[in-house]
Amino acid sequence: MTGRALAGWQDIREELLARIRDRKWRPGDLLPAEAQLASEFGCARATVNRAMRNLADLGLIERRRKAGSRLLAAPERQARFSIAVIRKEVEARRERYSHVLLYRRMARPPAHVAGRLGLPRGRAILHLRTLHLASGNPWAYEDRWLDTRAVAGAARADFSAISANEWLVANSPFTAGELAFGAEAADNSTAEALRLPAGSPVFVIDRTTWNRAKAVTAVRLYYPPGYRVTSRL
Amino acid sequence: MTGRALAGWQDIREELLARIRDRKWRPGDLLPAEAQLASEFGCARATVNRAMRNLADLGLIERRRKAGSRLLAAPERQARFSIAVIRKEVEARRERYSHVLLYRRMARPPAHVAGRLGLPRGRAILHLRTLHLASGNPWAYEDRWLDTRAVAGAARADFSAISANEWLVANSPFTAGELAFGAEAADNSTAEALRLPAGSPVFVIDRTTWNRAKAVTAVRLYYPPGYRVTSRL
DNA sequence: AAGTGGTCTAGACCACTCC
DNA sequence: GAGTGGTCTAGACCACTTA
Repeated sequence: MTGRALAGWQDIREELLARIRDRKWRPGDLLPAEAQLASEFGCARATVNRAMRNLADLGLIERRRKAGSRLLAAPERQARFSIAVIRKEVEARRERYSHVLLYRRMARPPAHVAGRLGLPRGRAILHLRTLHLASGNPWAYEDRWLDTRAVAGAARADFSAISANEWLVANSPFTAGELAFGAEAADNSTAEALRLPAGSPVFVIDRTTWNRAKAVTAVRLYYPPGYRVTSRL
Repeated sequence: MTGRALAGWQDIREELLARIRDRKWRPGDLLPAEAQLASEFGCARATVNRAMRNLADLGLIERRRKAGSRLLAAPERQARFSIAVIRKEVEARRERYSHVLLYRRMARPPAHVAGRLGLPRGRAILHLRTLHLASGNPWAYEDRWLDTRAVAGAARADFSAISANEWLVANSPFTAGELAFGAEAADNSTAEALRLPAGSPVFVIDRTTWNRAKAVTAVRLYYPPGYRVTSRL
């Protein structure tokens, strides 16, 4: 006996994972059909389906009608990062959060921002610069472009009381977004805001979001050296 | 009429998403129970369940028995990154991949590596340094520690023919992993390998993997400025 | 043509948790 | 105690793909 009986879909999944780990099925192999596994495990096909669908969601197997379920050769494990409100990120480290709105003006965004947002040439939108602090020390420097016509209430919001980061999370649902990480040398204004020597390496997060077809905001966050984004696989 | 009838669980999900976007339900609100929505949509409860479970997976709602389903105030959208084989990453850019094994020796890892891998003090494991190239230009510099006792065949593998990165993906299933991104100034050996001025900002990826309780490998990848990791939200 | 996964249904029982 | 979501079942039909 293998221990307790296979009761739910999660038990089925564990059994399948065990067979993969133990090389009973090898990369490229075709797994048995749902119906066959269901009869082997003594459960309904829907239960096996739930377990195998989960394996497919995890990227371990590929499923196609008629062709069956195949164990992938190079299981691309995916890392998941939750994109949090900066205030919470700071408070999670047991530090006191504050922020300062350094700049707020309508302006025409540079071409690469206008292009990313899909704005017509020459449209002026809201440009914000914010410094986020942890216990009074610079935590992140934020450079944001925001189309106030795409979010109700954004033109009247007081971003010195609530950071644009947090206001948008609460008030602007979005349907799509892009996120990118990179490393750069700090330019003069970034270095000054973060109180770093000019040219220091900074961690950069670029984020753009849309609501249906309308671009909402494009933001760039600069973090000082030592900052890390972490995740479990 | 709202258009075509709601047929499958994905249509149900779209309808629910529309109501969220249109502020019919607001953050913090309690959504109707599955049974009520099922009767409204004229489908089985399981179909509504599938749609709402998906919303919960996306982090939009929180579901609790008896308490019901609540629209979250700050929907934490998650970004997913697939962790690819470096060769494929390069080839996806239509460049020619190659790699050079610069260093291969048994050695005692520094304390922070030994600690992360959970190794006893003084254990020597395999230390590898590899340069990955795209069309002959430095693409990434890899510094890896590998416990050959944790992976069958690793001691005999020829990592100058197949990179350790790729060999491990194919030959070493893992049950858990940690991933971290950061930015640093390149030290002398990294700058030299990547042909950068010393002190250039480099993008750093740290990855550690375990198979059951055994640590397999800890690797650090350095990428030159301009490299970006991107994802859809 | 036939096999496989994708999904829906109607009903059922249970676990959890709020009242 | 009662309402809610979590899950299983048995059966069914369909979509897709390969043979």
